[in-house]
Amino acid sequence: MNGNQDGRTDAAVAHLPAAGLVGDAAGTFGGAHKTEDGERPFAEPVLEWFGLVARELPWRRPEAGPWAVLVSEVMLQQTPVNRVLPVYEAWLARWPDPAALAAEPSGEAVRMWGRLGYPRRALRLHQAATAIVERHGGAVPDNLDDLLALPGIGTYTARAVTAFAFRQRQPVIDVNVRRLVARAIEGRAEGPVAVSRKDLALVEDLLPADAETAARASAAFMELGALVCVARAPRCAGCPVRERCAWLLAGSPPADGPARKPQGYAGTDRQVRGRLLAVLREADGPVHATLLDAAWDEPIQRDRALRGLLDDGLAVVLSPGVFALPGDAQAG
DNA sequence: CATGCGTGGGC
DNA sequence: TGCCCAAGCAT
Repeated sequence: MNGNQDGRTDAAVAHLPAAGLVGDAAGTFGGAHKTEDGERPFAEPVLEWFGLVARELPWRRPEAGPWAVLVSEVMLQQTPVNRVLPVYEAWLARWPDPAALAAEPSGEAVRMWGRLGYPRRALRLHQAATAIVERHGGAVPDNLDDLLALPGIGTYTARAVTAFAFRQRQPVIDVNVRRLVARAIEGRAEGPVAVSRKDLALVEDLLPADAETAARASAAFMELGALVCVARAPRCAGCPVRERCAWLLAGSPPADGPARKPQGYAGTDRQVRGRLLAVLREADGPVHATLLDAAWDEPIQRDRALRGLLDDGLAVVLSPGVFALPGDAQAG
């Protein structure tokens, strides 16, 4: 219950002309999403919708502490929810706090990471756990600056932890929120690539004043972007703010800017690195170079990829021609 | 600011 | 079938 659903009529919010929100000048948005008595006519319908359809995700449970939230946020960087779920559960079962993870070799984190992708995230999460033990007595810090100082934690993740773990009123902008705001508020098909200070101010203006409700609203915005205001084919019919969506009211104009650069994967060093690391991950201990050779035909690219893994600390050389995940040395 | 960095599912 | 996309970060 977030209060004041009663008595809030459509007329009470309809006086906000969506067209008036399609602006450019700084300050156009200031206060535009707050009525005189402090209500947030954008957040409220989204919160109501969230209460009805929100997915039950383990990191949203009350018993999920800051460490669990941090782990989930790092895993969710560029990786879909469904693939994260099983690894998240296994990870926290084995390492229920930062100290438990920090006590093991980083290679174990890389192995547990499995096929989530971008395995350097596992390495950085291990480094973050170590730093949390050393600098913060094993407790995940509750402020932006300390979080940002941890490896693998950037503006999104730091804000997500303060909001979702510590229930602070902080704007949280991920790709979903960026797209939602670009459409609903700015009337454009997609937002700019980088998060600007103005974006933060705009999103903060959408947040209810109460910290707990604001944290919930941040989750609700992300959920709306993930489930309804999706990139490809948005399901506007089920959107709680469709009546005031600037983009919809403008006739859903297509993206104006240049098309995004194609991602490309087949045949790249990334793919080769993935192949090689999969071999190391699935082995119990050190592996001989011949096993890695079998993972990719082209030797120049294979060597370059392997060197990259070594440089990044994702793999180590035990002896000439013998490789392993960091920490697998003792096992062999 | 552009680029590199994994992986797999959906359309 | 390819192509697009997914709760970003570091350099």
